[in-house]
Amino acid sequence: MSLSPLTPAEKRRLKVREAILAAAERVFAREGEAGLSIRRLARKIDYSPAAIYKYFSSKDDLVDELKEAFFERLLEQVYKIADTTRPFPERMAKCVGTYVQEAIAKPYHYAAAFSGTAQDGGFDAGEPGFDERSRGRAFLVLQGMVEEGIAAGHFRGDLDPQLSAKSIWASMHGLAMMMIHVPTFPKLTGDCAALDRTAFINLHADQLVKGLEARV
Amino acid sequence: MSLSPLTPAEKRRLKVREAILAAAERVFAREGEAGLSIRRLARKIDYSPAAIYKYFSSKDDLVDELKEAFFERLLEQVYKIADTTRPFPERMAKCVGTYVQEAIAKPYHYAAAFSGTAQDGGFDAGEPGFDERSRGRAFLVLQGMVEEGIAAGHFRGDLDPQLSAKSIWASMHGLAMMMIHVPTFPKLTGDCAALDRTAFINLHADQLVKGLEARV
DNA sequence: AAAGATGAGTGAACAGTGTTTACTAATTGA
DNA sequence: TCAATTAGTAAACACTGTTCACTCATCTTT
Repeated sequence: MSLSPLTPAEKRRLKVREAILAAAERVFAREGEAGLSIRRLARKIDYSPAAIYKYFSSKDDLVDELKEAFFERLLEQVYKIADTTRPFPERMAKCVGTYVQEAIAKPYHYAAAFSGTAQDGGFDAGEPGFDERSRGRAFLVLQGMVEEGIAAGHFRGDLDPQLSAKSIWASMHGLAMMMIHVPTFPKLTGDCAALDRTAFINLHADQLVKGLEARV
Repeated sequence: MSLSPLTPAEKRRLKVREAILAAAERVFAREGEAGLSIRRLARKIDYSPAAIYKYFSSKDDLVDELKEAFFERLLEQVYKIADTTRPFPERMAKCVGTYVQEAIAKPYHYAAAFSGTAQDGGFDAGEPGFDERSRGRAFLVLQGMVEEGIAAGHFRGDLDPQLSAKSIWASMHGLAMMMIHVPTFPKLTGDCAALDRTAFINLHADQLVKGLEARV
């Protein structure tokens, strides 16, 4: 034990850890989990594959850290918009739009953050686990906004904030996933072919907000 | 060349092919692509791993076939509802609900049908590729329903059917993906905790249809 | 300062993966 | 019957994540 919060040895250790994460982040962003192999990673940072296991208990563990960090960054961007003083409906639409933009900016990260299947390994363990925390927080921002919208009279009073927030969340998640996985989405044919991804995101976001609005 | 459409040899070959697909389907449904290995599959059907490559050019090729078949079955279910004589808005909501139900009934299939990333291998080849065909057809059902809704006066006349259909599709895709990947979705807390998955799907579907409705 | 404990880092192995190649054996068409 | 085709295979290639026994440097304690 030392008075300094970080001994030289600890600082060195942290540096190596960060080097691993940084290298992993670079290749993961470009090629996803498929392109990220422990051995390749080890070569890139001039360590043996076994060395990485002194810093991370498994590849999943390492990737989890990347996902967590990504989702944290995404959330930060959304928070920034949420704290704006813009008029409410526009502000909420912008939050939705930002969420989707951040998601498709790092497609592998976002998709990986929602991997793992319901029927997978038993989720008997009642504790939050994984990045369930991050996702939980993402949801709470949304629920908060719906509540604000209802209180301010923008949204219908008979709405259940929790239900509506989850429905909206599913819809924005869907747009993000669609754009990540379908290269040609939303490629429109015919007269209105000029609409690009950003425009479509805004349209979708507006539509979602409109769906909750009180019908004056 | 023979007069009979299928020579004995061809019939035998087809049988083996089907056996491979059937075995693959079984393990894929339970464990997904991760649990499906060529060697394990070969063991199950009493062939050597190399034999499988006489029937499928790669593992991806084999899995593509499973995805395609699944999506075809899903579409069939949706078509069945679409051809019903029920009143329009309810019919459309039921289509959406069925889509999501079928998706989450085979989570690995559905998620896999939407795998592959936009920034992946160049999609320079302009041809439909993959199961882009199936997905294209799924989308056309939806667009057709939106057009019907507009024509019948149920939906707002200023809607672009293509845009709206894509937006709706993204939203239903999102609910399916959410339920597939987040074990606890939509687990509601507090007073309305009794809402199960089916109920939430119906709610979401209703909401989507409502979002397009003409405001009387 | 010397000796012992801790822990960073490694080479080699285990058990698995998708895929290819050279080969045998069976079936088919002429 | 004989040649050509084709079903099927064993073995190898080049990978993968992970573990284990081991070395060697650093750090702590006597």
